[in-house]
Amino acid sequence: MRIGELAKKAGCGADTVRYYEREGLLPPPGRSEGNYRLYDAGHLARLAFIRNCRALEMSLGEIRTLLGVKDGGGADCSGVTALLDAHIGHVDERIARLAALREQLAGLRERCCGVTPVADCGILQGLAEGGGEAAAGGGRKCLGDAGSLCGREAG
Amino acid sequence: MRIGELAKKAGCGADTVRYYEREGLLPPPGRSEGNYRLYDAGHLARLAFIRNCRALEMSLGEIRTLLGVKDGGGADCSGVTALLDAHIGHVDERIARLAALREQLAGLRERCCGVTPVADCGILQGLAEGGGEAAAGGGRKCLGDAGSLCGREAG
DNA sequence: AGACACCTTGGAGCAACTCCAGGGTCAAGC
DNA sequence: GCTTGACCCTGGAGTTGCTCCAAGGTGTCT
Ligand SMILES: [Zn+2]
Ligand SMILES: [Zn+2]
Ligand SMILES: [Zn+2]
Ligand SMILES: [Zn+2]
Repeated sequence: MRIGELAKKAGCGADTVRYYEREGLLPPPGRSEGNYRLYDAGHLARLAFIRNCRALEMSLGEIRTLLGVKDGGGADCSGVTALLDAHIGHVDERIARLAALREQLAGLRERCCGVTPVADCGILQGLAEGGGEAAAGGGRKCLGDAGSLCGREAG
Repeated sequence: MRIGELAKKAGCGADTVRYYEREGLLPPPGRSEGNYRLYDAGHLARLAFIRNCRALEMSLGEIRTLLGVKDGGGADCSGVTALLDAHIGHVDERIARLAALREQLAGLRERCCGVTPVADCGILQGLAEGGGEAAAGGGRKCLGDAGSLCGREAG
């Protein structure tokens, strides 16, 4: 099958498939006479694996590691469970951070009902002072960029 | 004060301050004879505001909107509460998605204890089939990119 | 005079795509 | 035979919010 059909079956775009090929996650397929990429069921299975991992928000680095084990990178699958445990840790960290954030935002939200002149808005004041309720000191360090789920470890 | 001191007081890097200036969130400050940027307390307050918003994971677009209201873009602060409510919605959506993900990952994790030959690993099988337990049909659509907190609306 | 810390600009790089321009391929229809 | 249209190719730019770098200028201390 050609790239469009493969992508449709996997639920992603053709650009994404080409991107995975460039990144080395999908092997370069054969080509037709007209230079079209031609895929088989093996390619589809591999792409579906990748998309399933992405749906679980694994990074491409983590997926690369899993594929490496799958392709014969170890006798047992201890690396798989280790990676999965680490990734669950990533998700847990992110949930914990967002839950704390949500608390702060709720506290901030209570500081105004939305009909105040801008100069008196308790929300804007809260944001000027330090966010929600965890604000106390003066020159405290801002929270870093704990935004991305998966750090730099599975390489 | 110069950019380094400002950045330190706000808990970010000098590059970040210059970036905010390029993005129009911070006004261009005065310059010294030697062409150094010179900031005052007003700049620091504005930068602290921005960093507090970022600590709550608002997007720069959302922050731009808030600053617009602050700079005199409305009679009352209803826009502020609306934006905050929307952002709380962003956080809630993300938390809900991650909680579901976490369930799926836990289900997947149970499928192997890590001492199996790679070919028999229940985790790898689960990832090939469809993720965790929400896998049933054949050619289902992959979950999209609900990764970023704040969509495209506050412009 | 030299060392050192700090500043300037412009540009590249990150993750994981997504979109586009400018062109090639192929089957169907007239 | 020729056009239409769907599909494909490559290479490059854009997204978000920074972060790092090179190459050079400034300011203070010794
Ligand atoms: Zn992870
Ligand atoms: Zn208000
Ligand atoms: Zn938001
Ligand atoms: Zn296993």
